[in-house]
Amino acid sequence: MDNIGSILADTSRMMRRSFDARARSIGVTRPQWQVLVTLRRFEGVNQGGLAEQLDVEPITVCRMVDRLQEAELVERRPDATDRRSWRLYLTPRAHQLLEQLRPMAETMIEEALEGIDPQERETLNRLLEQVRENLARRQTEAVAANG
Amino acid sequence: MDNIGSILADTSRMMRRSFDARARSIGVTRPQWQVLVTLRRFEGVNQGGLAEQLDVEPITVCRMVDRLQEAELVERRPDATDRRSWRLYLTPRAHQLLEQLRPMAETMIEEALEGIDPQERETLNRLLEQVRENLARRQTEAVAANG
DNA sequence: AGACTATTATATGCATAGTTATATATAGTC
DNA sequence: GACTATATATAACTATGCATATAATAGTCT
Repeated sequence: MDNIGSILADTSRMMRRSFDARARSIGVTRPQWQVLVTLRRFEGVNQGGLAEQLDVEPITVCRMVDRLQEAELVERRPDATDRRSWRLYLTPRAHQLLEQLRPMAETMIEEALEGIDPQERETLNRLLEQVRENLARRQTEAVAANG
Repeated sequence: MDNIGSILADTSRMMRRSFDARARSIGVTRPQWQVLVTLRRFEGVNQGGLAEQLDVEPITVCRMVDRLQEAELVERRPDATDRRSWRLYLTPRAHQLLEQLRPMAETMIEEALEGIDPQERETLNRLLEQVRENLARRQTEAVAANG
């Protein structure tokens, strides 16, 4: 009955909800969690680079970091060679939080995929990647054409 | 490389982006578009009922309707039997907008699914629905346990 | 080399959309 | 008639976007 667009949107929203609830129980928001996870992989990155990794606008990262800095989860250090730029680092408290969050994510993914066998998971993965690439290609073309 | 959670989130976000851009070209936002589409199916519903359909909080609908009313796309009419309640209706302008938006959605979905044959689309649909139901069940259980 | 221009990194302002907590008015019930 | 439940709204917050400002860097051209 529902088209794939709706189902994809629904499913994704419900997964976000699930992450929201668990993140909140630890005292962060889901987007903050996402920032911390990404920063663990790219510690020392600047705000623009982090924005690119997260696929959001730099201004969004700017204000997220404002709040995360306030919460003593992220530290802004000056860049030695570029005085415009901040380099971002996790605090010890952030590392500790991530230790609690990691198993939650794994549990949640596993619950979401309950009853789907490994081969089907592979198929789901492949099809979603195909859709993602279709959209990415179109987006790139649109940008090339208009801006 | 990426796990299903990330791919699902990415794909969904890119689809939202695609809808965002097209909605904006018509002069509404994507969430407003979603409200209009849902209202077309349930004209006369009250704000709480619309919130349930959209899976957002009633307060979110309240303010969306404020803006849509301001834009003369949605009309609030008093409920004859309950003075607390508003019944929501689309204006002629909204119907006209929806006529423009409908083919955009179809085109976009088709572009997103390019290169995926009908049988695979069916599979994708089924697997996403399964994930959605897994999450919905867990959410229901959590609500039953905690609140 | 110095000045002008273009680009880049971050931030401010304003808007939409979503949340929780709470208030207000009306309906329903015992 | 008092109490409870429901429908909407207000307040304060996070997250996101666009447009734009500010500061610093990079590039260019005489």
